[in-house]
Amino acid sequence: METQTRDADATRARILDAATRLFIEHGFAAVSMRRLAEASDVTKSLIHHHFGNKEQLWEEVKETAFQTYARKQQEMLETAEQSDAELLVSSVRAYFSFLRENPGVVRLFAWTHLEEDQTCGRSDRDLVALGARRIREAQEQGLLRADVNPTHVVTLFVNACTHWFEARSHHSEWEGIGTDDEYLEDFIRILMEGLTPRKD
Amino acid sequence: METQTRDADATRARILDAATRLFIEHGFAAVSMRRLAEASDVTKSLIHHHFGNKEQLWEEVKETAFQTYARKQQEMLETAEQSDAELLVSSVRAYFSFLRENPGVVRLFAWTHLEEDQTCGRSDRDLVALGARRIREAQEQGLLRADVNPTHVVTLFVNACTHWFEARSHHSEWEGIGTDDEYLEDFIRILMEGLTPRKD
DNA sequence: AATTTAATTGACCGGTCGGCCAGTTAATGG
DNA sequence: CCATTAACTGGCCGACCGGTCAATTAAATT
Repeated sequence: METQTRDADATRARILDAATRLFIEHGFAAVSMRRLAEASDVTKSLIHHHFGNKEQLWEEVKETAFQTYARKQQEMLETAEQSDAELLVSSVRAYFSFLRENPGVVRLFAWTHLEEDQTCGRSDRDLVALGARRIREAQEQGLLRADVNPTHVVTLFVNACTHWFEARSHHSEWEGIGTDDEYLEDFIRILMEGLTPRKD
Repeated sequence: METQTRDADATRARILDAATRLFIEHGFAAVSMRRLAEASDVTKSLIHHHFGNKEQLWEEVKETAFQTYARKQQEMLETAEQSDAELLVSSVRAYFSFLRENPGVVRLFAWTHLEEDQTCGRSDRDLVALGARRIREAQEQGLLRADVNPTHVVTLFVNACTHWFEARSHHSEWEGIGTDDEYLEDFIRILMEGLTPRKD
């Protein structure tokens, strides 16, 4: 069991790891099976043995990555319980931090969006629905303004966070642009002020 | 001059058009010179004659596309003059409409972001700076809250619009998601309510 | 009309692509 | 201990890759 010369699961995992890394970095079309074989230290034939063909490997890379993503997000959301304005703020912060620490996730979503792959949308469908439900609860309690679609609130904060990291190299050329944290705080300020009911 | 059998400029433009279309659709790596030649109805050698190599053609595609993008945006902004809250709203609407009618622009930005190309950031640098200046003016007049970075306001509305179209296939799987216009109106509602100074 | 210039072609190059297949080798279990 | 199974290898295939080059052809210049 110790000095095992063959371990199918480990080999499979090694290939999947290398494939995930390379596909996320360079995209599906720009990575060859030979490069994949070299990076995972196996022969090209062995990749075909374990995964079929290049497309199937790519699908499995996406599937497992999205699964991991959804699981982590689920864990984050489960800890929170209350459904007030503070929950929304902490959710935004948590999501923003998650993307900052997992830049590969941002790129993977970007690649799949460009190939119009809809499977990724189903990965966080339930998360979004849950978030929207929490917002609706807060709306019904009068804690958040009720004239906006809760799902759009979730979408807005996903868009504001995701595209910040996706277009970082783009924004960095803009004058007056601030740090990650400064942008996040400004966004939260606008979002929460925009969602809090007015007294006047 | 009429029945000209050779027209270098026209040929060049035909190649550039086909390349723009195919690169935007499939990405740089997934498009071959042979496919490009077929799509623009010329020989592969002729593309090399006019553009050098594949990378240079890609660079020229991006350059001209971003130039067109910047020019159109500039035109839109020049018509507007006042610098109050309404200008911000109409700018958001205009930008949103522009992206809806030019889905290729969204994809082109996405491709270039994935290859960490920073040249695209310089294409709208001046536009963003101008928008930020207008917002700052409105802040100084007390028309918009002054405790947020004007550049971040521009960034936020770019992010909110761009990523809406970029991740359309993703969002469409979410329950409760609305139409383009419904999302836009909700975003404007939150943004403007979040930016308007409070009296209470 | 002769000459020069440049747009355009087709054949060809070495290299790489994804995939396949016939073996070899190591674990399994009867 | 031997048969079966499956992990794993190396070599090969036809197709396609980006790029080059000499030749052809049409326009521009003289």
